[in-house]
Amino acid sequence: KTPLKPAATSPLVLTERQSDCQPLTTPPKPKETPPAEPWTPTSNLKMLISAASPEIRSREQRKQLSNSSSEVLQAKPCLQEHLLGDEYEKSQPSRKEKSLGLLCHKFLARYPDYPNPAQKSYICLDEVTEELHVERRRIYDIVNVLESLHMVSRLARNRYVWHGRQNLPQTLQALKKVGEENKYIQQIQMIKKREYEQEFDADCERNEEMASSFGSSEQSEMSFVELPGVEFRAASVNGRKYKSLRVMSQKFVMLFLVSTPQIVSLDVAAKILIGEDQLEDLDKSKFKTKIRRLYDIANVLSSLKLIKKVHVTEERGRKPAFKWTGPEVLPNIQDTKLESTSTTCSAPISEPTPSKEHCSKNLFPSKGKQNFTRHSSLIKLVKSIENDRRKIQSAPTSPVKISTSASQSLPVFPGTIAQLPTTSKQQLEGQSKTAEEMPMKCALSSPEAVPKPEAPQQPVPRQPLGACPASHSSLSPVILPHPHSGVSYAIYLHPSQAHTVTTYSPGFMLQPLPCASVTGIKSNNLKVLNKISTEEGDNQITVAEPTKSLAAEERPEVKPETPSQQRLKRSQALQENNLIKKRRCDEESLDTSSTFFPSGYLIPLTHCTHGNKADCSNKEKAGICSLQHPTYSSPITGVIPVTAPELKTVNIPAFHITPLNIMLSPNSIAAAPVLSNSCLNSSSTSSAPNPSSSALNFMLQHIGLIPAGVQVPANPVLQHVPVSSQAENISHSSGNTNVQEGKNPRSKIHFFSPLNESAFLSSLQPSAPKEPQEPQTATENFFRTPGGPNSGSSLSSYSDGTERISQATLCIPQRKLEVSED
DNA sequence: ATCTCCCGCCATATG
DNA sequence: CATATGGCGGGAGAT
Repeated sequence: KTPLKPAATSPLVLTERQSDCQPLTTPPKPKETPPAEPWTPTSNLKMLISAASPEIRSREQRKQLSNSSSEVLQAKPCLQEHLLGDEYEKSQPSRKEKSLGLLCHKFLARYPDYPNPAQKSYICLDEVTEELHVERRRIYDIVNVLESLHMVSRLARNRYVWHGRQNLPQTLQALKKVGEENKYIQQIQMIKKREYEQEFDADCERNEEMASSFGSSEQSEMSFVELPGVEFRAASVNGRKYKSLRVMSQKFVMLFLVSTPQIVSLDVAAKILIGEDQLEDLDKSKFKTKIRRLYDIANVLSSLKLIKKVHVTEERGRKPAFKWTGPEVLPNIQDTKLESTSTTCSAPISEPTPSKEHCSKNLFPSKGKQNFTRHSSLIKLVKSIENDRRKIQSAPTSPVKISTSASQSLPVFPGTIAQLPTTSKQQLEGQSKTAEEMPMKCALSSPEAVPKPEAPQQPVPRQPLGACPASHSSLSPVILPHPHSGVSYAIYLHPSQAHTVTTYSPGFMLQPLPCASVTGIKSNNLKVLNKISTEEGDNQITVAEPTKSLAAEERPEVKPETPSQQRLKRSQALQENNLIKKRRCDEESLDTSSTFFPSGYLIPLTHCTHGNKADCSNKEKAGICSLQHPTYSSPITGVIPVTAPELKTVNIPAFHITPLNIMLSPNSIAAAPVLSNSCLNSSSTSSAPNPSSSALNFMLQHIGLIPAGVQVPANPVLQHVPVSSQAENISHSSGNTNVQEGKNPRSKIHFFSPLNESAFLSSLQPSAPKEPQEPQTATENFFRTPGGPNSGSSLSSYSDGTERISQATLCIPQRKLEVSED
């Protein structure tokens, strides 16, 4: 079955090997003979051959080798002296020699990192498989991840174009952006939190609460991020298809790009990638599979030197993780107009839109029919919304773009005009099951591209629709201008989401969209301090994450506690209050130049799946909904981004919301409080039609008035959700980076990583027993940077090998991490 | 025993 | 229909 032409190749290989290796006299006899195995001759052959190939051993790092030399290809100790022994048939081709990582090295060695743009280099899979002596299947693994990074793109069967690292910067940037939008940080926190809880509670409780929990499917699941200029889809070829490995790869990378210590443990990544996972269904097998895939991806990323393996040790023990070693990604770029290549995913539209960002496409696994249906409904929804606000344009079948120019009503941003995202959609089917629906998003960046109707600022070229492929018509795009960055994003939501809105939106409030996981979370919390030790090679880095609990008072002060102490506290905390919030401020957020805007697309989602719905609705009425699952929501994002000076007040025209104070200012981050009543009231009173409510939420979130994931009910009933910022205690301890020593005398550095948590959410909880505790203070604390001097910078890094992290923005609970490299 | 992850069956997509 | 792709998970080597 396997089409191989080993026979012909083998000789070549041998020669190759000899030449490389050195004057070897011993001919590798291993060829086919030794293996007693009954396997197919070809396979054996291949194996042997591969083993023989020169570079193979090079890779074997044993530790030191690995990182040091960039290409070690030549260094191969031809250790095969023992070939003679021959009987050790297989000894040679040890499993490692056949590793994907090694194979990938070989693959990469064939092409230049930065090929001449002028001339494309093509990759023929047949050749590659032949030359590298591998099964085709393996090449696909490699190519798929390379594709996810836009290092290659597929042209046709068997043919790919090699781009090398040319696009890497843009790709990473785009991925980072999407990662931020997906709120991976929060998700990570959530997962960690959960784990933490489980550990301790072991027996106490747990379990069942989740029954009610929603399965929140949350995030946008399968979308592939594309780069505009790169790889247009050669017509037929690309279509859609499964791209799960590609998508996984991208998401995996996103995790690194958004997390602060750029270290991601495998299990956390797997959980997030599973997305739906939360169900607690100990879906072991699924998890295992995911892990396997992650290893595959990690192997190639490692070959690319984008990541390296490390171990993170927490109280439970150490677990495998990977650390980003690739280039730092700049938050955003103001790079101006790029070549306006249209990404056009396929759209017939001629408009050369300069979209430079990324475009995510959705792969719809499900059948087309549904899409259609949804599609239409979606459109309606969109239109209505659109009407509410300004309409820019929409085509019946095509995605509609909506952009609001805030200009009139939102005077807010001084230099720039703020635009608010206007639309949100959700999907019709509540029943959506699993992955079927995935929202698709397409982001367009390039300011120019932003269509702004009124925006006086710049004449906007026409709308970028062209950028999105017709195929995506089912999606409705939303364009969000990002004030600071100047980048606008178009987000396409999958119709399915739209539905939800329609149906449920009326009453809803806070929904944690991203809930990726959490189902039955209790509101307990954690006080957490986990420690993780990192040992990096020789160095160890520890990160301490301060934790914060609502009961601030209780907390003693600062100082790192021993784990045992921490636990005690934790238990106390639990009892006293269930809520502990952790909050994380995004580093960038503080940064004046902060780039992002909370992504809106997640917001509107409400995923109450079937059974859940009922619960949800009820709860909602109660106003509880959000409360129960505070954890899910991801607080932070919404708040962060805008720097104070820039914004003072915002009016949201459509809703008639009166001017609000924006809480963004770092110092005064009373976001939550602000939001709280006044905002709600005004909005509600003003009358927002349901459809609008979702839009409203969307807007607010984007604007930063409310945390992403939180929705403000249009419905007055819920209005009074008390929001108190309990940011209080946030940063107790923290702050300083210490260097400790771990087992290794080497240097350890402590840094804090934000655990972000749902401080906000918690604050929102209505029933929260606690009174708002001095919000002011709280807020201040929030933003206060413990690090003092350091604080300004977020995590800086690594050039010298040391990592310094300042928490600039964070006031977050921290954990200690220990990372060790192998 | 756990961590890695190779191998290749077999469902799908593509041509 | 023949292939090209690539999901997936068993199970074995590495530790």
